[in-house]
Amino acid sequence: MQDILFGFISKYVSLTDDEKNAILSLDIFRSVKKGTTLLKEGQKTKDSYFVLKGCIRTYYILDSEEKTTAFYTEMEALTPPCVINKTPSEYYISCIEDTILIVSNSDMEVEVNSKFPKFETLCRILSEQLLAKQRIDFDEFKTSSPEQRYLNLIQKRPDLIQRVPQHQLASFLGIKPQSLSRLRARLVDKNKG
Amino acid sequence: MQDILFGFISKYVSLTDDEKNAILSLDIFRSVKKGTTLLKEGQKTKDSYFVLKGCIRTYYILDSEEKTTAFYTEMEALTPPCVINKTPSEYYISCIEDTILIVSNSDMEVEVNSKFPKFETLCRILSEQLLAKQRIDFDEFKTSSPEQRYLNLIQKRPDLIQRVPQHQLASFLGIKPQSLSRLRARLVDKNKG
DNA sequence: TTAAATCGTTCACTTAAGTTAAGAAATGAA
DNA sequence: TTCATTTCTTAACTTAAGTGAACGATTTAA
Repeated sequence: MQDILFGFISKYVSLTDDEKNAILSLDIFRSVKKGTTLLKEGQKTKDSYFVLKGCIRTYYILDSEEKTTAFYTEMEALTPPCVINKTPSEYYISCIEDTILIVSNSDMEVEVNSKFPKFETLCRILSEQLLAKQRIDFDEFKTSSPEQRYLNLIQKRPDLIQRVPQHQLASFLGIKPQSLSRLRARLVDKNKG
Repeated sequence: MQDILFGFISKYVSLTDDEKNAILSLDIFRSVKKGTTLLKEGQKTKDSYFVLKGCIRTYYILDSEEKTTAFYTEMEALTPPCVINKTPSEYYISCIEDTILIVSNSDMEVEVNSKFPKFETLCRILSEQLLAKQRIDFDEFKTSSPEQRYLNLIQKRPDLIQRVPQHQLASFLGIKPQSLSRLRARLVDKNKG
């Protein structure tokens, strides 16, 4: 589990044993059962998540309807906006599968960053990369139709199609569950000719 | 002009005179005429932009159609994904108005960051905040209709409605120019009753 | 200043998503 | 296992966006 974490980090900065021990002393690993809600609307938190194994999703409840906006799987990190803005959360976070997480607290990060500048560099690089990646995702979403988005998802994150319920995929694609079902039927028709 | 920059920075970190001079010695201010293209598809660049005055936009050309995905106005920063990924740019950047920019180069940033850790902190905080803000924008886009997006834009960035051509706003909202025109007419009807 | 290009609107028509409802299939809990 | 809930699909109908075309209005460039 530690190997996964340090393997990931080593792609961005190289850590000394002291630095690795500093991280490990923080007791950050956590196992969570499928269905567990990690954060609710209205709650305040300082926790960020990094998924080692499993899948979590973020969703809003608007007009008493669930709107799923993101999934985080292996090697993906999530810092909820409410942590940055120091406001109550606007959304929910829950586990779609049994999941192993790294949970870090923003107070903890401030402390570690000031002690080990290398961590600050790591955080900066990760933020910059996530920002660029998310910008591209957003642009692709804006410039495509629901059908194109679905085909794009099959290409880029085929695992999600398998491990996530359709109705959650639908709002992730910006449409209703019935529309996704119809869209899929349409695609099957097209391929038959 | 410098006051605007340092006023902005002071919201996040406090700089010494030495640090301010280090920034100023870099010759980063640049005036650009309306219509100027700052970056083209296929080009490589290491430049990031911060808008002091004016407005720039990013757009793709897909099926020989312009798709505008973002506008950056006063006090907003843009680091193109191609700078982070070290790939040729997928999109164009151009000036909608006569614009005053700060242009920084990623090589320059690496150097400044290593000399002045405070800059690295600044970059980290700004990236984290932009990431959170963009996440919220993306979620709002996903969970609303074109009409809601337009009404939301009127609330949150009323200036854009004035200073940007409609057909560019349309693709920013994820629809065609004709649809935006029709949508606006529909809203006027609704308000008449 | 004039001609050309761009921009915004409108219209008729097509296509696809939203809505409401019903029923079958899969899942989960007692 | 069985019952209840959730999930997925299908269908008919409504609503709104996409498309192609036309026509002023505005802007731009020669």
